[in-house]
Parts: sequence; structure tokens; C-alpha cells
Amino acid sequence: MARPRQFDEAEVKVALRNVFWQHGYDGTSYADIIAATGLNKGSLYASFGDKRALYQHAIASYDREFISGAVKMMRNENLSPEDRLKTLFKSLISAAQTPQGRWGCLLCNAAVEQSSVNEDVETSVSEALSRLRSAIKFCVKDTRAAERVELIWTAYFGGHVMVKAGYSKAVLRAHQKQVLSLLT
Amino acid sequence: MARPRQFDEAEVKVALRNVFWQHGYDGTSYADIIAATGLNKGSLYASFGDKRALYQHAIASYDREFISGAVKMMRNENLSPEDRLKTLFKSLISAAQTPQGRWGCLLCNAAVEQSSVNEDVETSVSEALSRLRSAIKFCVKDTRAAERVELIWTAYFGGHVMVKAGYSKAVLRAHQKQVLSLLT
DNA sequence: ATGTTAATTGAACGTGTGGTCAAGTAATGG
DNA sequence: CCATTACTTGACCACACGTTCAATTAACAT
Repeated sequence: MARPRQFDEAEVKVALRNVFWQHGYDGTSYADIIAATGLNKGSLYASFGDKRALYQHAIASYDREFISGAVKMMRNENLSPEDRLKTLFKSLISAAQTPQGRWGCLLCNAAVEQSSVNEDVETSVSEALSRLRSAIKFCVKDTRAAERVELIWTAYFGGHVMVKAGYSKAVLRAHQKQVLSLLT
Repeated sequence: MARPRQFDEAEVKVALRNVFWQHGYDGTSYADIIAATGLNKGSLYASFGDKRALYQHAIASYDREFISGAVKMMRNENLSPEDRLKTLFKSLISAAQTPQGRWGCLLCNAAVEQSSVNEDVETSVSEALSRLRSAIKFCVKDTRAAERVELIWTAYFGGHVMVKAGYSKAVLRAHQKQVLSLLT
């Protein structure tokens, strides 16, 4: 019948996620988006909507790939609570060492940059953050840290702020150690 | 000799701080700045420099008024460590309830939005964050939480992320309680 | 082949941006 | 009362922004 799409929708969403992750919402121009996706404006508008919609796709992609992954890991009872927490906070240490890690956490960035100005962002971000909180709660429910969920949760996102602020892995290693010490 | 300034420098800096605090760097236009300060572009450029310089003034003002205040409080040995920490984290609870509080922490916002793109911001922000870390360290040095400085520090800024994300005071009250429980 | 349908292209649009500057204004010293 | 000096004003600049759309292209059904 008609001409088929010449791009892979999933790939484009990953590209969108990365470009907004790196530069933020305001910091990303259509020039950046076009370079990242390989599509041009018309196709982007036709297939995904305006810039706000593109950003929502980016958030959804990040949620699917990274937050859901972390949530599953935190709920994986084949691992000890300690190992799960260790892995979660190890991601901060690794982040401090790689360029992509220095992009921080897209949800955290979105909360800071856009939550107060875009209700859809506020909703999807806080929803995802809450899911991670529940997963942490599940993970520590039978440990000494059972009543310290919010502490661990905020420490995790605070750690992402420190990564963006440029702190070295040494700080984040200490950080991880201190979180793990809550369990015993 | 010549015409004197018709504005109060300190007042203008406060206005700059507030407008950038509320809207972020990219989110603030000269229209916003002019409305907030009452000055127009020419005067702003002549007296304070370009937009980046204005932002630095905003950061410096925030540092002077809020961070230095918190640092002094955390180092005030007339108060018990518990009272000091309680006060620090109470500020998050109050923040969740007021419009200005919902602006979050200017340093935290700057770290997320601008640290990776503006070296001067990265420097002044991380310098201020480190000062607060030292103050927390000083506060808890003789308590059970002496070895958990980074945890408390990141939990504080993580709390600001949650404020921006729109979480209610209930979450932040739990958060405060859990931080205080580290002392005993 | 050809007509139909949808995806793609990139030029064009209006608006808003950060930044500049020449003209106007108000204090002071002589 | 004027000359000097600095501050103030707002029009102006070039450019980048997000968005739109008419023209073009390509795959399929007939």
C-alpha cells in the first residue's frame, strides 16, 4: 500500500533517551535530536509528536531500561539484600568514571529541571521514583534497615547529584560502604 | 562627579538569586531577569556581566545566605548534634509545603542542570557542597553517625530532589526521622 | 505499468533569544 | 551654569528556537 517507515522505532527511542539524558530538556535542540536520531523534523513530528512528547518517550525509555532493571534486581530474592544494595550503589561508582555515567540519572535530572514546569513529567517521574522506593523497601524488609527506606532511597538519588556535581569515585565508594553498613 | 547607581546591588543580587532559583538557568530569560530586578539589559551587562555571570552571582548569593547559614548551624556547638541535624532536615519538610521551597536547592539544581556544561558552575557548586559536607562531619564527629557523613550528606540533597519531584511532607518527615535515628 | 497511500524531506515561518550600542539623563566639580 | 562623567534606556542585531507544510519519494495493490 504505502511507503513503510525507514527507521526502527525502538532505536529512535533509545537515541531520544540518550540525547535528552545528556543535555536535559532545554539543553537539547532539534539540531541535536536530528543528529542523534537520524530523522528530521517532519518525521519526528509525524511519528512521535512535539518536543515535550519526545521527552516523554525518553523518560519512558529510561524507565523501561534502567529503572525497571534496578527494580527487578532489588526484588530478586536469589540475591541477598546486601548484594542487591551493593549492586545498586555500585552503579553510582561506575557512573562517576564514565562519560555516560556523568549524565546522572535521567529521572533525577527531569525532576529537577522539568517537574515544576511540566505536569506530565512530574507524574511519570514521581511514579518511577516511587516504584524504586517500593523495590528498596522490599529488599530491606527483613534487615536492620527495614525502617530506613527513605534514607536509602534519597541517598541513592543524592548520589546521582554528586555524580553530576563532579565528585570522584572515592566519595561514592565511601557512600556505598555507609549504605551497606545500615544492614548490619 | 558622575551619576550614581539607582539600585541597591545587594537587592539586585537577591532578585537574581530568586529568579534563577525558581526557573533554572535555561528556564530564565532576560525578560524574567528584567522583571525580577527592575534593571534593564544595559545596566545588567554594565554592572554584572553576561547571563553566565548573573548566574554566578545568584549562586554566590544562595551560598552566602543559605549554605553558609546551614554550615554555621551545623558547627554550632551550643546545640546538640541531634538538634542540628533535626533542623537541617526540617528545612526539607518546610520546603515541601511552600512554593519557594518547591524551587528546591539552587546548588543542587545548578549541579544537575549546569555542572556538566559550565566549569565555573561546577567549581563553585562542588566547593559549596563540600563545605556542607565538612560541616555535617563536624556535627556528627562524636556520635554513632561519625562514619556516615556521606550518607547523611547525599540524603539531604536527595531529599531536595524529592521536593522538586513533588513528594509531600509525609515522606520527608519519615526521611528526617530515619536520618536522626542514625545518631543513636 | 500505474495509481494510491504514507513516509520523508528541507525550506520557510514567526517568535524569542542573548547581547550590543548610541542617545538620553542625572549627579557632581569647577 | 556649564562641562564632565557615569548610569540608564530601549531600540536594534543576528541568530537559534520549535513548529509547519507543500513537494517529493518509495513501496505495495491492482
